[in-house]
Amino acid sequence: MQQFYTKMPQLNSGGGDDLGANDEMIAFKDEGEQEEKIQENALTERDLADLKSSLVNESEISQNAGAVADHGAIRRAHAEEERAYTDKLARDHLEDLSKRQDGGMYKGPAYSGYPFLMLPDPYLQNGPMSPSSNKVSVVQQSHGMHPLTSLLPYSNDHFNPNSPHLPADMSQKPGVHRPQSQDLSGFYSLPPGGVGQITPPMGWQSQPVYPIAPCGFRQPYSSGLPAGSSFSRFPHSLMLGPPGMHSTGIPHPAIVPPSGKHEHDQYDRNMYVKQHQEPKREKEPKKPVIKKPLNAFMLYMKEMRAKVIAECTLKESAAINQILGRRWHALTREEQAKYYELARKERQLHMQLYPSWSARDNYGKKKRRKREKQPDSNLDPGSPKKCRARFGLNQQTDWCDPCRRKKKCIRYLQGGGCASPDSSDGSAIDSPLSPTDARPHLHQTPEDLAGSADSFLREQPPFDLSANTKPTGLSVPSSLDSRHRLPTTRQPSSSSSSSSSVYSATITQT
DNA sequence: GTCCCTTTGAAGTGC
DNA sequence: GCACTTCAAAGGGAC
Repeated sequence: MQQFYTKMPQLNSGGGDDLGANDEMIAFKDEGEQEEKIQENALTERDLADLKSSLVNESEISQNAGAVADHGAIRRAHAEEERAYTDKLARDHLEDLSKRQDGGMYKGPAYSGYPFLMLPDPYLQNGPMSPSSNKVSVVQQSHGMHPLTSLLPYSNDHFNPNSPHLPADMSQKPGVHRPQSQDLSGFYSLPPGGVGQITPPMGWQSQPVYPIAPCGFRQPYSSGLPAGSSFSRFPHSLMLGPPGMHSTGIPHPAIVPPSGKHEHDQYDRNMYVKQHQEPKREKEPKKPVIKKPLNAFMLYMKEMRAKVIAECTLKESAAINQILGRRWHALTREEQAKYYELARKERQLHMQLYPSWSARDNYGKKKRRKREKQPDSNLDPGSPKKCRARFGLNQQTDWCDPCRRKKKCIRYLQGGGCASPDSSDGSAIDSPLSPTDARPHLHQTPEDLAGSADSFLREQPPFDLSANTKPTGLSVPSSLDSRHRLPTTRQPSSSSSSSSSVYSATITQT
C-alpha cells in the first residue's frame, strides 16, 4: 500500500509532505460546519462569475490558488451536502428499482461503468468502499438471475473461458494469453447464495469530497441534478440495467455497435430494445465494438459531469471537461487513488472479458482529422535524451520527467537540470517536483515560469534514486505522476488541436 | 450527419 | 527507448 501511494502523483510524498495539503484532509473528518459553508458562499459565488466568463482563462490562477486555500472548508461543506445528496440518490435509486421490478423496460442513463465499482475495495481500507462507508443494498434480481449476472458479465460464468455466453470472437485466440488477474475473485466475490447485499455501489461515488467546487465556487447542486443523470451511473446502469447487454447475452458496457459517434450512448439507451425489435440488424450483424476501458479520469468525469453541469449550468462538454480537469487535479491523493484503482480493476476486468482485445482494434474507428504538426520552435526544449546529455545525467535512471512525451521541459528551458524518475516501467519514485509544488494544477506561460522555475530548482533537494523501487501488488499508472510533470496547455483552438498542436510549457505550483 | 472541442490516462505506432 | 497518436466520455456547436 505504501508503495502504491508512493507511485501516485499525489501519493508519493513521504510523511508530512504535501500534495494533499492538510486542508484537503480535513474534509474527511468533519461533516458539520455549516457556518463555514455560508461564509464561503460569498467567495465562491463570486468566483463563479469569473470562471463562467472565462472558463479556461489562465488568469484564474490566482483565483484557483485562493480556492485551493479554502479547500478544507469547502470540502467540509461539500461533505455535508454530499451526504444529503447521497441520501437523495439512494432514494431515487430505490424508486427506480421499484419501477424496474414492476416490469418496465429499463431505459435509464447510459452505461456507466463496471460492476466492480460496486464492490468492496480491498485496497482502500479507509475508502468509501470500506465497511465503514455507507452501504446501499442491491435488490436481488428477479427471474432467477444471479444478482450480478444481469448487471454485468461478472458472474463466475462469464469469467469462464468456456462460457457459452462468450461470443466466438471473444474467445481467446490460440497463443494469445493474458495473465489472469490474481485477485479478481476477491474484488468481485459474490455473496454466498448469490443473494443479498454487496457493498455499495454508491460508496465512493456518492461521497466524493470536493476540493474545489465546480467553477471554483460552491453551490447547492442537489436540486439541479437531473434525475437519471450520469452521476447515478452505478446505481442505475450497473445495478439495474440491461444496458451493455451484448447480443450474445453478455451484458457489458464496453461492447457497442459500430455505429459511429455516440454509439455507446446510442447503444446504452436503445440497443437492447433494437436487438429485439429489428430483425434486419440480425441479418447483417456487425461485429460489436469493444470499447477501451475507462481510465481513472474518465471514470471521474463520468461520475462528476452531472454535478458540474448542475452546479455550473454549463452544457458544453468541452467547458465541463475543463472544469473537471481542474477538479481532478485538485483531488486529494486518496480521492484520486480510488479512481486509479477502479480504472485498474476495470482494465483487469476488460482483460478478463476480452483477452484477445487490443486497443489497436479500435484504431481508426473514429474518423479523426489528420492533425497538422505545428513546430513549436519557441518552446522546444529538446528531448529528454538531450536534456540528460546536457546535464550529464544517467541515461538509464535520471529522467527529465517534464519533457517526457509531449511535455516540454521547463527546467531545460530555464537552464536547470533534470532528474526525475521514469514511471513508465512502474518504477517511478517521487518526482523532483514536490507535492506541494505540484498542486494544484495551474497553468503558466513560459514567461511566468521564468522566476518560479528557477526558484523551484534551487529549492529542490537532491533527488534520491535509491528510492526507485518496483511497486508490488498494485500497478500504478505510468502517467500517474503527470502532475509532477509540467502540464501543457494548448494554444487557442485556432491553431488546431490534439497532441500535435502547439503546446506551451506550464508548471504546477501552489 | 459528421466532426470538433476539451480534459487525462492508457496503449498503440513509428522511428 | 522515446515521441507522438489514438481512443475512451460527453454534448453543444459548427459546418
